[in-house]
Amino acid sequence: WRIMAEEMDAIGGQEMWMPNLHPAAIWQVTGRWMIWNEVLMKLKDHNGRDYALSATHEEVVTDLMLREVESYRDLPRVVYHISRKFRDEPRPRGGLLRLREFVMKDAYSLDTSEAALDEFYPSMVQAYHNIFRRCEVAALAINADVGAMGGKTSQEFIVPHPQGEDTFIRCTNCDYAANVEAAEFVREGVKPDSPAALTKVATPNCQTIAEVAAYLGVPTSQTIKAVFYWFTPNGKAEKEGRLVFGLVRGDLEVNEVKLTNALGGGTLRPAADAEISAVGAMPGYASAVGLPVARGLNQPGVWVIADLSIEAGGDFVVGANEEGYHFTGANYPRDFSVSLLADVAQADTGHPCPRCGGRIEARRGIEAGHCFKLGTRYSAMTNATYLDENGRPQLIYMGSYGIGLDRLMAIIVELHHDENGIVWPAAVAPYQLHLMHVGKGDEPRQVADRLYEDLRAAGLEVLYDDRDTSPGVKFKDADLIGIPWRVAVGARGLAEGGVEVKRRDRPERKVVPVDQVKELVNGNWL
RNA sequence: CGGGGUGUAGCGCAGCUUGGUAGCGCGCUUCGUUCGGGUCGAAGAGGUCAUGGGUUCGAAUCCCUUCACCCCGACCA
Repeated sequence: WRIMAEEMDAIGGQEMWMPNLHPAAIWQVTGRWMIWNEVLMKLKDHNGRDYALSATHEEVVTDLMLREVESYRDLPRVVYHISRKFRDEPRPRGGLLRLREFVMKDAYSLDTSEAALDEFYPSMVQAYHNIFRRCEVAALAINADVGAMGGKTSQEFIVPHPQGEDTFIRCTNCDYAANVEAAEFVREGVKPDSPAALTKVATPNCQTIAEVAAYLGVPTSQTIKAVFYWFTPNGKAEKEGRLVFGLVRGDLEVNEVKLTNALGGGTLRPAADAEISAVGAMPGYASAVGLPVARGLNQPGVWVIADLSIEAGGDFVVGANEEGYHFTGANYPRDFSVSLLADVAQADTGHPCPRCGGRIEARRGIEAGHCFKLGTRYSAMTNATYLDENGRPQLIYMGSYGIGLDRLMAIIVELHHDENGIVWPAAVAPYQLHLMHVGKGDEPRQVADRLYEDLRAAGLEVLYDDRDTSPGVKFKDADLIGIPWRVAVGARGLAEGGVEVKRRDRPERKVVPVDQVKELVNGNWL
């Protein structure tokens, strides 16, 4: 896609071809052969050696820098390509929005230091803004979770759309915006001046937060919700994992991605009742009160990860780990301890903005592109170094940047259409001009044939509908396809000394002389 | 992984409840007609009813198997 290439070249990008068939070894050294186990399309050759189809190309670039980058004189570098990616998505959907095989423009930057990467990174983000602007796609750059890419920070380019798969947060007052998986927010609530005593109360048949709160007549924000997961760290087998006891204030929800990040990365699945009981907690009436809580993630005991919200408020209602009973008046840290206090709750509409205190709102959007500041995530694992001015080896700093082309095309169509079909923005239209002849007689056909040759000779991209069918059919099809300019050659126009021209995005038509058609595309209309 | 749905002509669907050997719209072919916003008419072509098995005199239809595709959900105690 020309726009992509121009913007990448403008910031020093070098286009190159990268393989789509990857030996397992390059994925094993970065640890992602296991981490991306569910995502990689794996296959074997006739000798039984493992390969994966390209799901992304950090590994290829990492391998490349191991071989090619020797000294600081070889840096910085930016390489990019447009190629196919294969991912075993659990559920492809939305037409072109989520595919198992898709086309991506991905770029990778290599720098000598964190400072150098920090300096380069904004130019890539700017290039992405340029790309989306030129495609007439209103994309927002928001802070996002780095996910399975690893690294430090990332900017996600998201296009607000009701059918989007992602939820993001934006402040209604300032310009704060972030993916829900990265969004921070202020926990409202105050601790009581004189905390009540811990008291056990009967709460028959109250297994959910809503039931308990209603039964005791307190707001859900005065309860603490307990959730259980089985956590498997990256690179470990599931049986080597352990139970995670999550705590969040009753009016909030746990965000699993935040929780996974707080634990250092891995996978979560809901815990089975037997696994919960094994640590002494009672499903339905569980809390950290009275449990042998680990004092830290490397200490013995039960892992209890609590959201910051348990400090915003007090005299909470919590489970008593006994069927049919809860405690009231529970306060942290007086009545229970936790292994880790972290931001693991999901931000939602109405919460206060972390930056200005205004209200934030949750909205849906489609992820159109993503920039990752990877840092030394890959170079450290593979010991990819260069020699600095003093002859000492230093780790290479990496960044990775991607835009899905199929998805971008779907977004463009989603944003630029009317009841009759697509309305392509000129910069991304498959053709510049849609030519057709209409009506009876040989003359329109002959004029159109000639015009087609002229326009092509003038270097224009022309789609010529030379079918011998009725005008209505041709007009409908032209609207559906949505080429920016339509040129109809017919008896009516010829009688007025020209051909009829119409822009797809405007209702007016106009007859212009045949020899002026080629100037339309760049010229003024009306 | 759990739940639900759908597989019948190139495409979209009806028929299935109440078994009797398949139909509609669009598209396609031919002829005529029309000719600047999906013209009209006539005549045609085209289907192992996803698959395998069972019940029956007889199965698209009832029962079971397998496969494929689509949708929803995935545990907040």
